[in-house]
Amino acid sequence: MINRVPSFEEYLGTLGRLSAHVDPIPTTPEADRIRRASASLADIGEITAQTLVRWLETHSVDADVLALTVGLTQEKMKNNLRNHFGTAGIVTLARTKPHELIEWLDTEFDLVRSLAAQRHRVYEFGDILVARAGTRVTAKTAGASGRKIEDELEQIAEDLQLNFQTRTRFTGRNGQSAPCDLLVLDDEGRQHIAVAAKGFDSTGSKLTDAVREIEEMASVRLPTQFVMAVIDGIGWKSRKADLQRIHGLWTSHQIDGMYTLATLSDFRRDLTRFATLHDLIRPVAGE
DNA sequence: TGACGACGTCGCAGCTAGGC
DNA sequence: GCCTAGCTGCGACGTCGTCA
Repeated sequence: MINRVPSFEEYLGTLGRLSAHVDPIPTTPEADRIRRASASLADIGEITAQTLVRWLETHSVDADVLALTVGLTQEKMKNNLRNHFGTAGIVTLARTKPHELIEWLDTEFDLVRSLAAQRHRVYEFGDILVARAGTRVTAKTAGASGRKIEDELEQIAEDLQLNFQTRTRFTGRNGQSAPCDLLVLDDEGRQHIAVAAKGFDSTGSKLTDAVREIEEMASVRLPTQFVMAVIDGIGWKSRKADLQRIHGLWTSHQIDGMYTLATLSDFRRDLTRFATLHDLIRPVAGE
């Protein structure tokens, strides 16, 4: 017997939800642990750096709750710890360097004041909904941080009065193309300099994707085209292997430069040099 | 105005390594 | 053997910009 193939609309109508609804007030062991740790923090008489260090002596496994207090999510906490202490292990830090950990959380994230203000506060329904909407804020700031490097590059290209495009693709050997965040062209539209801008404060396979993108740029480029990469953000400290792959492209001369926001003056110098080689620097009127 | 792609953030799983 | 941490990859998520 041959079954009739359903129409697209019929198939569409049979689609259903895959994921189960998640209880907004969870009762998992992890949620219970956080509640217990929060309760023990509420029991501390006065919140000071010293009393928090003493709290860590008996609650080192709950040290992550202090990070939650100042709004650090798991990944943000790891990245910031790795950036400052060279390790993401907060439990071990709480055991071996409790003074340094508390001092850092207080200096960087205002822990003592924040904890003292929050621990006995009565939260309203609206406060809870605002907290649940936190992921929207995260996504919004994510876009902004990603644009920070691009904006800096754009400003430099404008200063040099280059003919450029942003967030586009360039064409290299055999008509193959690759993505780039800044592309410098001549007046005839010939593409001469492609720049990648990859700023990540968080981690994930997207950093690996970024490396693949730059590798693609390196493999596609013509011998006459320059490829530069501006890479920054503490997320790369959690993906050192990926960062090394980009650095390897630089040391093997497959790309022509690698920079951070701290070395943008080098980027400007090299961009000027490459643009001059291709006669792309426009003479300033009156000169 | 809605659809869509691109983007960065995030949590998690699986594996490995080192210290006790 | 157990615990902890590091590394890597996967995929869901929300927002933004673009385009028709």
